Amino acid sequence: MQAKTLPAGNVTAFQTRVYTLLLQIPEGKVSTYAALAKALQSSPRAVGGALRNNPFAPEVPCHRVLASTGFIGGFKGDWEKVPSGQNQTSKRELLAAEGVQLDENGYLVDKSCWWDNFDIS
DNA sequence: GGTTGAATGGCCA
DNA sequence: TGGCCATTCAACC
Repeated sequence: MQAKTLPAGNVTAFQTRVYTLLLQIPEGKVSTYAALAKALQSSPRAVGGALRNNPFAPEVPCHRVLASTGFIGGFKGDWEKVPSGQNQTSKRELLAAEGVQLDENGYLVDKSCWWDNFDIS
């Protein structure tokens, strides 16, 4: 399936694959690094490494990717292990705007928003 | 049940 | 080439 295309940019094949999967996530749904890693048959660290350097900040819904524990994780290249970072607030607001409710601590409330139906052709 | 340690795969400089 | 990570899983107390 190649319905969506990525913007022009110099990235590795793995990164492109990760971004393509992210674009497959419908609005109001979220996914986890583990799910992406499983879909790509790689390690969650590799996904994080790819997103860490994501050249398409708003184009790629990196904010729809949470940790396996339901933790919001990081966003915009910044990772705050404590839910006190400004990035988390921004990310939480972004997800809330899409219909994803997050806890005050930055944890996903409705686990039914999980998305793991990736299609890698 | 909660916490700590170690393993993994790939990206950047 | 080396070092660094936006994680995850398992084991132990």
